[in-house]
Amino acid sequence: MQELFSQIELIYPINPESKQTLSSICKEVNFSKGKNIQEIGHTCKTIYFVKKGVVRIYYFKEAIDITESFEFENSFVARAESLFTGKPSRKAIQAIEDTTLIAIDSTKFFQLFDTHPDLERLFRKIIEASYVNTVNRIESLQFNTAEERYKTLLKAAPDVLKRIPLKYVASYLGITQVSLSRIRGIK
Amino acid sequence: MQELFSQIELIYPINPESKQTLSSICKEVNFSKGKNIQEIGHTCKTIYFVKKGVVRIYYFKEAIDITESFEFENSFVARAESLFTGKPSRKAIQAIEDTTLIAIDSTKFFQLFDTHPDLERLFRKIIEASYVNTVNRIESLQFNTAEERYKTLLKAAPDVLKRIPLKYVASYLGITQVSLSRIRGIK
DNA sequence: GTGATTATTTATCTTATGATAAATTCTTTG
DNA sequence: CAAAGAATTTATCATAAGATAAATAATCAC
Repeated sequence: MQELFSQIELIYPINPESKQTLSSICKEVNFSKGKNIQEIGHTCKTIYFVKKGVVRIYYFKEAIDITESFEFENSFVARAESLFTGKPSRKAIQAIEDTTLIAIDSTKFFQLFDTHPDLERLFRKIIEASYVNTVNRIESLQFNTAEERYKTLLKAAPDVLKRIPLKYVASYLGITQVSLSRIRGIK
Repeated sequence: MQELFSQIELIYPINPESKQTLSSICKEVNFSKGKNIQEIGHTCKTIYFVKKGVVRIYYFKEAIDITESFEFENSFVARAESLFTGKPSRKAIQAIEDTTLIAIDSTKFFQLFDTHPDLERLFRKIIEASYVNTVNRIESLQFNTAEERYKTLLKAAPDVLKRIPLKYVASYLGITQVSLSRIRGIK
């Protein structure tokens, strides 16, 4: 749990009693490379923290596998469109490497907010940061060319290109694998 | 203020004292069509509620005006990437019609969270909903064709196409005005 | 209401990216 | 470590959308 609490400390420090209580609704889980952590059609009731490894959220459009996002060590992952609406998700979460996660029961977590305002504050800040990320991503998808998006990613997150198969990176960037390969080929 | 409180009631009802306190940090402001409500380079310190009219958030990419989003009556607007990071925004907010807004001082609002947990809860829910919207928009920009995006918008938000000049709609969809016109032309 | 400005459409040509297929290279597993 | 399978690249062709320019339509200001 140490990794989780270190990360929380950076976002919004919570008091010892809240840490204790939070611990009680967490459990560590392992998934080997390639395995789904949460399936399509399942309603999201868990917030994960990536302790070790990488995961992706993906879905299918007309039988094509599309990666919505990646999350590396020290990040939180959940399928927002399901977690916040209570509807089944059309997306899955998959381990890209052998991955260790801390699973937080979202129902219990949200209930704690009534008695632990610092946990609600913490969560709000996590969501705010995620929201800023997605807004920036919309900007990049709106009018940047595929090549610009690739180069920006290469610069901002070289880890992605080292640890993630290119076929997943391609759909994340909104292009086909063949196009990405062509773009990489140019110098 | 009635419109604001009706909308809040739908999201997360707050107690009368919180309403009173919230009122004290709000003020109504008017902008005529075409006027900027907040300028590029300004650090966002205000959350707006649209009482009447429509606004858009926009920015420039290589001298091209790009619309990031629209907000109609009963919605909240702020430039998240500035509000949550404290950095100056590269974006502006503009009134597309003559618009009446309720301006909420974000610094004061965030301070209230320490004493009014129901206001923090309300705000969290507003952000969660906005986050879900942006995640869905990423999905549409990732692999839908321009024509699919146009038709989806036409179905989901016909108001946008009735009240917003097409040049703004085009960049919102991630295409040029000429392309949008062509797509509309096909039947 | 008329001229000026702005928005939208239409036309033509160009280009980035998609689709498909095949050739490599890399990875896994028995 | 060899064979099988998966990932990546390369090649060719097709197409959706960009760029530019010009025509038309709508809106605004006096």
